[in-house]
Formats: sequence, structure tokens, C-alpha cells
Amino acid sequence: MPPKPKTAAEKAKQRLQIIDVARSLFVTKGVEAVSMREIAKGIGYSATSIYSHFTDKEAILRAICDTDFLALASALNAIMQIQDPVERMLSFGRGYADFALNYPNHYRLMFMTPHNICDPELSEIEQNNAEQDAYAQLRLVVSGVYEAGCFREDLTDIDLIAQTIWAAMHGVCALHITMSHEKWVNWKEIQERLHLMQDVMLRGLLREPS
Amino acid sequence: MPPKPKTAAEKAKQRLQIIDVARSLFVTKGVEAVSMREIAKGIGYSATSIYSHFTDKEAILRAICDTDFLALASALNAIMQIQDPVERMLSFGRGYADFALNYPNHYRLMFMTPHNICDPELSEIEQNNAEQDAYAQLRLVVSGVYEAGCFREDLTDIDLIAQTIWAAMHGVCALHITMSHEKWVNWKEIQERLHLMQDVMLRGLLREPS
DNA sequence: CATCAATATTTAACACTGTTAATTTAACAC
DNA sequence: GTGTTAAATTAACAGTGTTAAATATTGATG
Repeated sequence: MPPKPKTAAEKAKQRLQIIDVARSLFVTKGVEAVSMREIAKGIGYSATSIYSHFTDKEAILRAICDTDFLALASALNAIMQIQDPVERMLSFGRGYADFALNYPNHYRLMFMTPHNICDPELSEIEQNNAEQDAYAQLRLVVSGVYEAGCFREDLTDIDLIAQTIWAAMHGVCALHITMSHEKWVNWKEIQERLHLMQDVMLRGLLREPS
Repeated sequence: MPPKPKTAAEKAKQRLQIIDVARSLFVTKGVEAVSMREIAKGIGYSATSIYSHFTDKEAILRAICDTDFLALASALNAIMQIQDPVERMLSFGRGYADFALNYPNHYRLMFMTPHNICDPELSEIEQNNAEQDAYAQLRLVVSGVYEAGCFREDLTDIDLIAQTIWAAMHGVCALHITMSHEKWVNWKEIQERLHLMQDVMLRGLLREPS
């Protein structure tokens, strides 16, 4: 009921409300299955009112991913404090997997959906800022292990190592998220799979198995 | 123009035509972006005629996945002939990755899209038949290495090993397919990433690094 | 040949989608 | 009370997947 001047704080609050409603719908029903009218109903406004905050349906998705990327980075931030570099790398992997498995639909939006969504032009996230960019964090973690001289001596490319570790954890999580319902595979416990993957990676990457 | 009795062969041919058109559209534009009317135009019939062959849009997708799963299994079948079990396992991984990278959209449909699509009730594929079921093949390959006594002695669960290897290769491929366009990562060459992953897995899984 | 039955195919329609343009509503300054 | 202006809504468009009804088109039968 308040037309004329709407304070910036109110607008921001409304924007946030849209994001929250949209995310919970996206997460439970899948992005494509959620309509603008449905989101609108959730915030008590008409569908078209959303377009004053976001140009697109995809713009909402972009905003959600942005905030979730920050959430992931901040969840991982605590782990960065661990002293022992190898221990830190292991915990980092666990933290990443925990995020993926606790918020599978967030994870799906972030890392399993093709998107021009993290376009640096459009994103609020400061890349290479280790507090906001999870890949930058991973690079730091890998660097730590490298500096400590724990990697095999023929492994010298930080990016290559980081991307391989990322792929390993992503593989377990992504396969679990999409395929765990398939009955034609005799799936082992996800925890067991994560454990073996980390174990194998460590043995394969480090100079000396711990 | 031939109404009344349409031979089974003709019906099958039409069905196949739908699958082919649909796949090529799905692959280039994405499943959601392709309409039934568009597929229909491709085969020169009305949209509704498709429903005499498939109950759903998703039924088309299911049929496509079915044929592509068979294609993957048959591509991998040749590799099963390799004598040396470890060499066989390595080639199997390469073959899998080649399929994923050569047909990324097929791969996306098959392994990166949530689907009740491979429902044993609805699928034509004979599970556990190593000629049709790629996971059964992988199990065989892993078994071969196990029987040869090449794995670390504490690794005894074939399914667990198979699923970890699968996750590793899937991780590299899936991450590449969805994220290779993201400029905020300094991506290494995909071949390099695949190579390191296989190298690390082998060192981590085998009793003795070759 | 005309009629009938059966099937192939199409058209029309429904309820929905994302999005744009036009319209209404509501609140302030005068 | 007017205007003016922004907020919000309604109406509309072109499109979607899908269903039900209508239309062709054929072979067999009288």
C-alpha cells in the first residue's frame, strides 16, 4: 500500500525476500519447474513486480548463486586457519563436500548447471579474493602443501593440482547428487566413497603416505 | 499419406526419426529449449503425432539415453579385450572420458541430469549385462585388476573401488563440461587434467606404482 | 462403385509459461 | 482538491506441453 517514495532499505528487503522465496522454490522443485507467478505469490505481489528488481528469471538465479558462492567461501574460511597444511587440505575437501551434500540443490545451481551466471561483469564476487572466491581459497590450500614440500617432486603446477583435487571431490558429490537414486548401481555409502577418494588422492599426490 | 495399416517397420522408422531429430535439437539447444512443435517440424508431421510414439517429452529423452547408453557400452566393449588388466583399466577410463568429451550433450543427458530416466521398468537395457551396462563393464575391469592382485591389499570392495574410479573420471569430465567457459579459473588443458587424475588414482590404488 | 470401419494425422482447445505495455492505485507537494 | 510520480496491477502476446475432438485416408465389403 505504500506508493510514492520507497526507501532504499525497503527495496533491498523486498529484493532479498524474492531471492529467499525463489531459492526455496528452486531448491525443492527445480529451477525450470518454478514460475514467476509462483514466486510472486510467495512474496504477496504480482508477477510483474519482480521485474522491477530483476530483469530476468535468470537474473534471480544469478543473484542466488552469488550469495551462495559467498556462503560456501565463508564456510571454508574457518578451515583456512588450520595449521598443518595437509590436514588443512583434507578438511577443506570435507568442508566442500559437506556443503555439496547438505545443500545439493544449491550445489546443482552453482556447479552442475550450465550458466553464463558467474560472469565477472555481473557478479558481485571479488575474484582472487580468498575470502569470497572458493577456487582462490583452494589454490591457497594447495600452495600451502606445496610450500611445505609435501607433494611429489614432479608436481609443480598449483592450478593443475588444485583442479584435479576439485574434480575428484566434485566427481563424488555430483555423481551422488544425480545418480544416487539409480537402482542399477549397488551404491556404497557416500561417506565411504568420500573417504576412499581422499585417501587415494593423498597417496597419489603426496611424497610420503601419512 | 498412408493411413490405415502402417507396417511395424514404418512405425519403427518414424520412431527412430523422432529420436534422431530430437537428439540433434536437444544436443545443440538444450532439452528445455526444444519444443514438441519444433521436433515435429523436423520430421514433417504435426506435434501431436509424436504422442503416438512417445507418451511424453521425457519419454523421448529416455529413449535417447537408452540408445546412447548402448553406444557407450559398445564403445567400451572393444577395450575389454585388452590383456593386461591395469592397462585395460586405464584405457577404459580414457574411453569413458573420450565419450564424455566428444558427446558432451549426450553425456549431460546421461550422467548430469536428474532423471527417473533409467528406470529398469522403462529401460530396454539389460542391467548387469556387461555388453550393455557400462557400470557392469567397469566392475569387470576392476575385478580383473583385483584378481591380478594389483590393488593395495586393504582394498577389497569392488563396488567401492569402481565407484571411486567412476567419480574421478566423471569429476574431470563434468567439471569441464559445465565450467570450462568460466574465466575466473585458470583452466589447465583437459588432457593434462585427465592424465594427472589417472596417474594419481593409479598411484593411490595400486600396490606398486608402475 | 459406394459404404463401412479403422487408423493416421491434424486442428482446436486448455491451462500454463516468461515477459511487455498499458493501466490503475496510492501517496506526497502544492 | 489538484497534479505529479512512483508502485503495483491487469491485460495481452507469443509461446509451451498435452488432451480431446475432428478430419482425412486407406483397405475391405456389399
